[in-house]
Amino acid sequence: MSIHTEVNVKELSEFFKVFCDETRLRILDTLIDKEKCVSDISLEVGMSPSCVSHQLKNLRSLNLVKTSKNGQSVSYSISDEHIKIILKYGIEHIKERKDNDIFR
Amino acid sequence: MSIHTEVNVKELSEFFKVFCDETRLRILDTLIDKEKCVSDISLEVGMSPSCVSHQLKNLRSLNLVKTSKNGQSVSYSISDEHIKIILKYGIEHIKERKDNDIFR
DNA sequence: TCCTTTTATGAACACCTGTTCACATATTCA
DNA sequence: TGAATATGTGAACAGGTGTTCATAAAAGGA
Repeated sequence: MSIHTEVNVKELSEFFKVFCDETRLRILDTLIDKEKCVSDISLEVGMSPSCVSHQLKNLRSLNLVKTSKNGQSVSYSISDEHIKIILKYGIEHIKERKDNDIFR
Repeated sequence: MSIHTEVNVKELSEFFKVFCDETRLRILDTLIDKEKCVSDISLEVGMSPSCVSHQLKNLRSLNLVKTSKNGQSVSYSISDEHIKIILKYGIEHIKERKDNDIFR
């Protein structure tokens, strides 16, 4: 496997950029179980609807979340399994690092 | 699965931050097959040894790469499989998105 | 229509980060 | 020891990014 033969490196860096912000991670976290609207997410992550909307725009632009209209509100959900797997392995990496730290 | 019950969200965002820079992705790319020293990496990615060294420090601080001394030079290699898997799924996500774009 | 609720967006500001430059450190060889 | 090669590091600058604020747009109810 080699990155540059598969996809554009800039494109890949922009994809991963989405995961490096705490607010976006918290938003993804609330969406892992079920779809939610902006105001619900806003309450859960404790940030303004405006801020959440900005970040959802980022997440949507890179296909991390998808939307569906529910009357007055808009529901957001995680778009595919890749996202959940990447989050899972990120979490595992950190957990293993902590386990190893015990023996240092 | 829920992020905040598993690990600290800030810690996770800092881990993913490493993947969102083109230079670091290129460095990881050159290290996927085999370990290399700073000057070799520097030539491959086309950046100064100083810049590469700075970024390797980032990668090392979050346990993405490990080092081993070879006389005068220092060899770097990818520390574990998590990193390769995360890269793999990132690449797949982008590839699938492109495939879907064809039908729009 | 008018008001309310929900979501989206542009501008501005503060903060963070990557690169460069200069220099320091370390190791090998003559 | 002295020179050369390899790597590490601190400071500073430029560029990018997230949040806030004000405001707009869209949809439903009275």
